Amino acid sequence: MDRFVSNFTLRLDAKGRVSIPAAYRGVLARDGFDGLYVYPTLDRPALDAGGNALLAEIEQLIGRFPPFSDEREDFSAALYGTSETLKIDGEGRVILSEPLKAHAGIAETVAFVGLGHKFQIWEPERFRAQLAEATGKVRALKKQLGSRMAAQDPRGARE
Amino acid sequence: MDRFVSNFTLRLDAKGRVSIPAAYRGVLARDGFDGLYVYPTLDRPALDAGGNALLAEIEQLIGRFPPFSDEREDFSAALYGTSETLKIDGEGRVILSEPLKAHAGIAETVAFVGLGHKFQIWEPERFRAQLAEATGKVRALKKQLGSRMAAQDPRGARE
DNA sequence: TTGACGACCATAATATCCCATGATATCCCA
DNA sequence: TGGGATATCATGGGATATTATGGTCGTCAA
Repeated sequence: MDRFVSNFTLRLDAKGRVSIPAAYRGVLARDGFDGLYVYPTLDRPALDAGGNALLAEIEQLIGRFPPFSDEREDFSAALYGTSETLKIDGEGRVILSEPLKAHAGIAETVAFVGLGHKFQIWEPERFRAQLAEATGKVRALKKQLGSRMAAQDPRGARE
Repeated sequence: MDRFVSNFTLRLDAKGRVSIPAAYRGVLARDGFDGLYVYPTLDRPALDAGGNALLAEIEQLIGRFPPFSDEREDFSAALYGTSETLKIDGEGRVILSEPLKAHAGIAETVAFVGLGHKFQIWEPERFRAQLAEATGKVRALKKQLGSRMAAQDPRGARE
């Protein structure tokens, strides 16, 4: 598997260390990035994290805007400027900086959530709420999508 | 046969392991996916499972939305974030995680139900009920359509 | 000198591997 | 076509490897 899936809830120890789930460590190792690239998620109380795949995506997004444009500067500041590259210790753990923890409201435990090419780090309770909301939206959208596709291609309605 | 068909009811052992029906294992092997990709069915108390064919479908759904868009994050969280890739042991068994079992209400036994490119995992009793309801709907629909549909393609009533 | 941080070691819980067994299905040959 | 031999399958259990997590001991900087 070459992408981040599933979700895991882990605890920080007394020194503020958290294990990166073993499944994610495998993906990061294959990705070839040394460390963990992390920055506060835009408009959400969470953190985006990943390796080269995530960096490439960010680069592509920023590259869409002309040099020196306001948008480009803003995105660069948000995605590059606030990011950190965390070291991963011998046991596969990282230490989240205070600003990162503050942005996500993280205290004792964190939820790791796979989103394919990257993953997010949430305060577990907030994630539960967010997931419920997202699931609702997806259900609605899927229903709508299904009926639309059904007209074009009956097989699309099979779920 | 390159798709999942028929249904099987199997038991979990003391360690929570279930054998994947041999017929499905063959399909998965041909599909080339290492492990079993599983996630809670969106609008039913069941689990969707499969290999690359299923993953491709999900990827396509998520790929419709641009990176960093809210829709994409929601879909990713709801689909990738709640999915798991279960390891298949030497005897063709998997262990369903607690969240997965909880969503489907699974305890001692599970029903595997082939749906073509993927299959579902149900608590047997719930599946029976669901199937009865679905059968009723199909019958009604068929009746309504009259002999037209039956004459064209009798297989359309299956599933 | 104290306090933060990094490298290294320890351990309990859990997943994974490997071998065993009874039941059922499949094959093969008289 | 029958019926015994053989293979396959679902299931069980013990041994081993991973994982998450906790702690210790230097080291470097303020």
